Amino acid sequence: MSALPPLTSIRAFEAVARHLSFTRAAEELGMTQAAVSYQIRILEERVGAPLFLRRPRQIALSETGARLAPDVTKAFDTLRETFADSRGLVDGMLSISSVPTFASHWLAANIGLFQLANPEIAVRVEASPHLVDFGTEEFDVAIRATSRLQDGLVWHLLLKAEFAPMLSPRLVEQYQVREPADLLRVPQITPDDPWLYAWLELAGVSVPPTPDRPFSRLGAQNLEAAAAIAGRGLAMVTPAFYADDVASGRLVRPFDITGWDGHGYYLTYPEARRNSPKIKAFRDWIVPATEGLRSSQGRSE
Amino acid sequence: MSALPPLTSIRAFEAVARHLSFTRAAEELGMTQAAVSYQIRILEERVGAPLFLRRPRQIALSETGARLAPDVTKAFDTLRETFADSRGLVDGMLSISSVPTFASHWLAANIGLFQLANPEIAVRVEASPHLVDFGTEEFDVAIRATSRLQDGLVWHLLLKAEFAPMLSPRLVEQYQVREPADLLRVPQITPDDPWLYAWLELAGVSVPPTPDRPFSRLGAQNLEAAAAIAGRGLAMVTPAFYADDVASGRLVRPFDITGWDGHGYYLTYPEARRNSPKIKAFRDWIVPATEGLRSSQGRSE
DNA sequence: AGCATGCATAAGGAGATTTGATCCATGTCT
DNA sequence: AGACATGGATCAAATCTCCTTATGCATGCT
Repeated sequence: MSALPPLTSIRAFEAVARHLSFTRAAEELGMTQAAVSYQIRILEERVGAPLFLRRPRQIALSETGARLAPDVTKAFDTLRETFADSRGLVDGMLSISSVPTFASHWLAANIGLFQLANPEIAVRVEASPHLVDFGTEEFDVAIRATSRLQDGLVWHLLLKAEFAPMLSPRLVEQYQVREPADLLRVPQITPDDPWLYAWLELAGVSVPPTPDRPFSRLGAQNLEAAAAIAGRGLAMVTPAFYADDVASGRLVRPFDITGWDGHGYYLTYPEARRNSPKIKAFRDWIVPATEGLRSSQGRSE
Repeated sequence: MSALPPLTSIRAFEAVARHLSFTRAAEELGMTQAAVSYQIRILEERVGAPLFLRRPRQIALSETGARLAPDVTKAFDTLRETFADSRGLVDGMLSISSVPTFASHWLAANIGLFQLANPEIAVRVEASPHLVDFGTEEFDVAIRATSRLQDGLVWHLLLKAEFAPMLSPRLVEQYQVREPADLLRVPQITPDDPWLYAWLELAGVSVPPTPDRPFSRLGAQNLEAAAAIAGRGLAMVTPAFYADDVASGRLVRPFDITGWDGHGYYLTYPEARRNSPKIKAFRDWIVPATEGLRSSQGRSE
């Protein structure tokens, strides 16, 4: 592998060869004529022969220079084109990894607005409970449900992972749900759901001591909610995601009381990429767009 | 003209992409792994996306990296090939500009030995009295007759531009040339030749005051000598160049006295190119090869 | 478990690169 | 012709990139 001459000097040569002028090359490269002169001298010493013939008011390529120039320009054209394209590739595709709950209950319905506002950005959403590692996987941003904000990443709270009991209208009727304590009579979709006990306590209902096992349904409320709609029991879910179902009557939220255990749905991405245009565009769209979710603490109407 | 990312970082990327290893790329580039890591980081920030996926014991190209790598490698291959070839082009052809006298009387006869010793170097000799300007014309070295050693160039004395009277055997006979003063009776090829008067003075002959006009036959003794051989008169020439003619009897050098006015035949080339292999080779050949010309001060036998 | 491999990071410094001022030669304009 | 404009070369000084050393961290192998 033969060592190349200093690349800076090659770039200078390429520009000078195209312009046949040190001064104009310097302008293009954003440096002074003196610097170009220096770089050409470096390269001439490395190559071992003059690259230009210094004529009074102009320069000409020497035999050696003429031999080198076309190929060098070709190489630089390739590089310029390649990196120009990369900008399109990089800026033109936004890759989002989202927890399934958020993906299906909010993103799917709203992402169209982002695409409308940013038609030049293609969007790829991957819904997975898996916590992406930006170093290992190729995602630009992620939407995660968590309470621990990892260092090195930027975090924007989109929505608190609040929870409230919900069930089908039929069950409300069947079990005569009038006050929080009544819920204990309703079959639970997830038995011994810690969220339920936490919520009951908040509602002033004394509950049997719970196993207090680690637990999180964050990002996987879909099945829970689907079962509740089907009338199979009581589900603890995040109200904001089911405003539609409540509005349409498929689901009933019998009490305005809302529990919260500190978890939240966050938009996150590597600090280093904070200024990437597409990430900026997405952040500047989704944070205001979820504003409503954050402020409506009580029942969504 | 879109500005390219730092070329150093592109080169690092190219090497890493080929090796799929920071460490091995660093070895190839002759730097440390830390430096490569730094360069890749730079480029990733510029491109706006990771170029490699950091997996436990190895790295993989990201989508972006994979898109860039082939073209970047192509560009660098072009550059490597181009500059590798240039070495051949540059080192393989030695361009000599020589004053005609030296070219025809010494170089023509001896350059074959140089080519024998350096078969990989093609030689082009241009005989011209014109003093080349290395900045404007494409010559590697020049052989000039001068007394003023210009700055910025390296000068090697090959031969002092001495002079002595010579004439054909017939004229020696005809004019009864026995001692220096006798030469005044012989027709001069160049009338009032300053070299003749200088030489006569040196030989102890008082001469009429000379016009003392600027004069130099340096590098154009050919015609002078040819006329002398043809018997048309007395010529002042550099003995070293006509040893053959004297030996063969075509020309007679009647006196051992040698004049010198400070001029010399020099090999010269730009200081900056002092280390060019072919120039080095030529210098290392011609300086010893002309050793004999310099040391034999008197008549050549 | 302990070691080897491979990349990331921080601080510091050496060196390359750039600049700014100036010089020089030549062509052009009045 | 003389003054000016153009284009490159040169030098010293300031700058800033780039590299190295040292170290940390995660992972896979023995």
